[in-house]
Amino acid sequence: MYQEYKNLDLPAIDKAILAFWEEHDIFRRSIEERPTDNTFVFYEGPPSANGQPGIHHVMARTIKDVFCRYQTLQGKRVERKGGWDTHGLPIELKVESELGITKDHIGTKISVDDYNQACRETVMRYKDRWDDITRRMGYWVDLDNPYITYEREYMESVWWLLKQIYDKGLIYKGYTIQPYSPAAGTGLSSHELNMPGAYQDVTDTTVVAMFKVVAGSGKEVVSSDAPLYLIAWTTTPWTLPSNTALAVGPDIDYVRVRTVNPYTREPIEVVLAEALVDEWFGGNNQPTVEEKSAPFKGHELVGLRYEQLLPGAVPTDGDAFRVIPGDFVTTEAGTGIVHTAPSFGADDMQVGKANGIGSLTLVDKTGKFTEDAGPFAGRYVKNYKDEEDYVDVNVDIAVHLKKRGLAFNVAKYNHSYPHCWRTDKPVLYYPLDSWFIKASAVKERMQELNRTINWQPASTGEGRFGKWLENLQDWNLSRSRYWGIPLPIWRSEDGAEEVFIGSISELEEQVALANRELGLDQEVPQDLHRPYIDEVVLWKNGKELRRELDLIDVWFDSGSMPYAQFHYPFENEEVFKRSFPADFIAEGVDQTRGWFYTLHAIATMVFDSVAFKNVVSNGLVLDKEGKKMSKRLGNAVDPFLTIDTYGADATRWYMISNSAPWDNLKFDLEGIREVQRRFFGTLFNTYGFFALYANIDGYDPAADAPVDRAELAEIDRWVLSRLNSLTREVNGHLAAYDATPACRAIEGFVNDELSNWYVRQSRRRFWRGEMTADKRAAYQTLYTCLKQIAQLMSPVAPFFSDWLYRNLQAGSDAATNGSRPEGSVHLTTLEPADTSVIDEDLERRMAYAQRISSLVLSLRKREKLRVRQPLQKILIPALDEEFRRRVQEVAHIIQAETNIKEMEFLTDDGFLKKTIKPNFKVLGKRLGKQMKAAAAAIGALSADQISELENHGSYPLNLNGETVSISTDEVDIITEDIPGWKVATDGELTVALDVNVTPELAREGLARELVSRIQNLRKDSGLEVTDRIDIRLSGPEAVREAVEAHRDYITEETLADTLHLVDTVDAGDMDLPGDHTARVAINAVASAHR
RNA sequence: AGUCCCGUAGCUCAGCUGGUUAGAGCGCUACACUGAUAAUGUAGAGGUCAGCAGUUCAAAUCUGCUCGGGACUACCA
Repeated sequence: MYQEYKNLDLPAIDKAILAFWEEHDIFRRSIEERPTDNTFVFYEGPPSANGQPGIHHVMARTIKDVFCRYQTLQGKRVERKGGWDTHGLPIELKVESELGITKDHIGTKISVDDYNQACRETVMRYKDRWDDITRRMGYWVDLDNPYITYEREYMESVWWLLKQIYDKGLIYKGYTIQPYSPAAGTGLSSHELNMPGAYQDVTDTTVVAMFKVVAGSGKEVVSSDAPLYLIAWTTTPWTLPSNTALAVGPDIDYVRVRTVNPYTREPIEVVLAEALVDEWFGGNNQPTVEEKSAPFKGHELVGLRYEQLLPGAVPTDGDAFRVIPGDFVTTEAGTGIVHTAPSFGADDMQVGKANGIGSLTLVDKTGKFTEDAGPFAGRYVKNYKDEEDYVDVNVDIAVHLKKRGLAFNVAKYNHSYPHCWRTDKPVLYYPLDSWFIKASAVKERMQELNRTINWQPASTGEGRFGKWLENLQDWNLSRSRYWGIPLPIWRSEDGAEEVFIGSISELEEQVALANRELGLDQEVPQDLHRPYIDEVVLWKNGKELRRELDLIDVWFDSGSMPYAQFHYPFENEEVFKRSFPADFIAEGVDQTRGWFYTLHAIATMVFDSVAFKNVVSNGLVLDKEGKKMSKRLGNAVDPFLTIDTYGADATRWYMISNSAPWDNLKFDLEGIREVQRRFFGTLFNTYGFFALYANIDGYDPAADAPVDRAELAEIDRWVLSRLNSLTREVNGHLAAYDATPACRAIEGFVNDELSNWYVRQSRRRFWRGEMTADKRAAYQTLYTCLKQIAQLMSPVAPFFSDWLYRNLQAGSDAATNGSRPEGSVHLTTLEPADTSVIDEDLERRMAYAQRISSLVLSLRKREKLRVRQPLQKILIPALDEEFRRRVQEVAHIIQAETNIKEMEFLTDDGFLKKTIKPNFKVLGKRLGKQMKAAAAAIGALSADQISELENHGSYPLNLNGETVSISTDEVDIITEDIPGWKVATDGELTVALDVNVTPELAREGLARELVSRIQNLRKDSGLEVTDRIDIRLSGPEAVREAVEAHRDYITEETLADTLHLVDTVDAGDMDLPGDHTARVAINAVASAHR
């Protein structure tokens, strides 16, 4: 028996199927029943379980699941190891805030040991919730055997990878400028700077400082008889003492301006960008331009020397106080000359290094000027200590410069500046010691390898990722935190000796060595985290080595997963080899420079390989207004609630089908409801229809020999052709990692073709008569469609598809009685489309049938002729022989659908009124500029001229005095009107309807009407569709005539054993068309059954 | 600030290797159908294809700029 259901309850289906999967271990079997030598490799990007899963995770994981399931359906073995990202700042921050501590307290108020223990507990806090959503959304990933980044084995593999990179000479220690919070005494990550509220509007004292040119150091363009100054603007005057260079734009136009110093009135000349002269001259309280030189390019200034602004310490690591070129210089603000202090700006550092100018760092890590800072020594550059009487040193610097004639302008300026989220104090950009991976050295190779990766969408790979690789900076590995994988680097205090550890055994050897040499009794700690690892002292060449205290950037953790998930190379060499690189990964676009990058970088550096061949990056899930979801706004969608309410499949289907995954999704529950109703509802109905009649007929596909193809009805062959076309299309899309059009194609097939055309057309075949070949053909066809749809949709809708598949299976005795009650669609393989079944001519014919039927129905509607009223004929102009053949072959379908007796083709030329239109595509290519004139000329052709064109195959047009011949295939000739008939047109199709209702047709119409009413009576009386009845009917002459004329038809249709025309019937009046009234009563026949 | 994505009907989206009447579903209105019926059919209303400029015989489609939404990266005197 096929199970029949009252209502579609997707959440209930979820539960039932989930229980079934778990009971029969379907996930595991879907992997293990596939061969190990035909694999599809997928990497799971590890989520962090320290936060709750959100609806966007359902999105990302649906994409992953869809393609993994699809490949499984193709017969591939798709192993999917889950994973957890367990380290890093977000976790530390969370722990800190929960414990009410700051970084300073770690090691004082709380031991590092306890702190890390707290991190370890926090990180898996929501693991259960994650496991739960994973199960409920139907995401298949191995949760029992996940890789966990804090485990000893995982960490060892990370060390090994780093050592490989180190051995290639790609790891170095260096200075970089990083956001630094003096008040908190710690560097900040960009992540922290991007926290809400980090950027605040502040008013700073700004200075345009004057740098005196050393006479004779430059070219002619800057020779001057007055004192000559380069002027540069800064919003951070405290960096001025550390100035070592001025940057100019090589291609920017500069001028010399003769003027006076606004504070000392001394006559001077200053250099600045020509475009910015008006910014600094001629306004209120601004000096005036007395004379302006001809413009000259910035590169003319390069190499010019100037006097140190505030004499004092001089850099020892370069040739300072020169003008250098800088790409970043613009004329949008300031003077077009940029004050450069390499210690306090990333650009400055970079450009300073490139030009060898050296640096001064006259501020210490507490935010205080050093002793070398002359008059400002010892003062805080900002009020870091909340001193009541803090005097802004920046103001003092401005005053100091003014007095010395070195300030051109001093002003307040309002701008946004980053603040430490914890102390609320302005951030400093400060040079910090860090370990780097020299990623820039393998930039070209990474770009090369990237070009072999299939990105979906392509623009992310070429654009966002490609551009990132082009401008690749070295990778800063260091994090001065506690909860993460420690850098495996031990150094002597002077930095001369260094040991880099690549495995635990290596560390054991080194420890043994150190123990010998230093007389210690150390052991390699079981837990490789801080603080234990910090206690390990190594030895080399007579020196004690201590560990560099930094941790490894967590992104390195996740980028290591292809290897570390298997503890490669220490274990699982075989598994690793068949699992690298990945065929497929997927995450949000925000991972482009995160996980996608770290995977790529490590694979390139260590294995000279890509880490993944195909990657899908999805966009964000926004709320239905298009706003970002956030807890704060309260617009976040609860994934648990959503799935509970609408079912996982409707949610998944909605997400995938609604828009391309890389576009942002405006998540609207209404959309899920629509998917549920429109797609799942229709498919459910279609199954319900099948089950209803298949049960009545006891239809068992397994026991039924396939009906010969030649015996299939035209519509069967059509729907099978469409089914295979669909299969081909869906396969193409899913193989290309594009699920959205695949879903839409399936939807279209199910709704428009299977349900609204095939089933509607074929209904009678299911409910009438005995089990003929035709009826079997109908069952087989519908069964085949449903089963294949179950397979095609299974990657996106794993629950419903399995439900459908299993219900279909259950109707087969063979399945029920035995062999495989645990069959699942997810254990099947999808056969490729059978192209021999695809009949394009048939598909085209059926398209005509649908369009023509639609035209006839619209004519009926216009003429107010009910479909139940049979009409005699329709006329179709058919100038083209092929067209006529095609329509002829589907005439019976059109006639049945529209209740018309006959169809006639019109070929009589003289009778038809023709319209001609140019074929723009064809003609436009040939005529080009003359197209406009040609279109007008063609439109103006008379009926005779059109005939001439048709007869000769060509016709000469006069276009602006030039004669151009056009041929029949460069125009479309159609008939839009048949004089004297009711006509409807749709593109090139035209249909005319004979609206004359003869008495005979009227009788038949009445008979049909009666059948319909009696069917309703049956239904209202609660009869089974198979119950037989007796009918008693009274009515006027017209009704009696109709009944007599169509007695057999009526009794057959209504399953009536008897039909009595009587004088009176005890029933209500029944109004019939034509103002007739009848009375009808039905009684079920007690015993008879069929 | 740079890079990338998106902007088509009230809503969600197709169309975008240029071809003249810009489509679908939902929603709305009216009518019909009624042995799949919380389904279906037909018809209707609803669009400056974000804006401007350009290329072209022809632009929703190609190019540039502007505006709006979003993401990432960088923070700059």
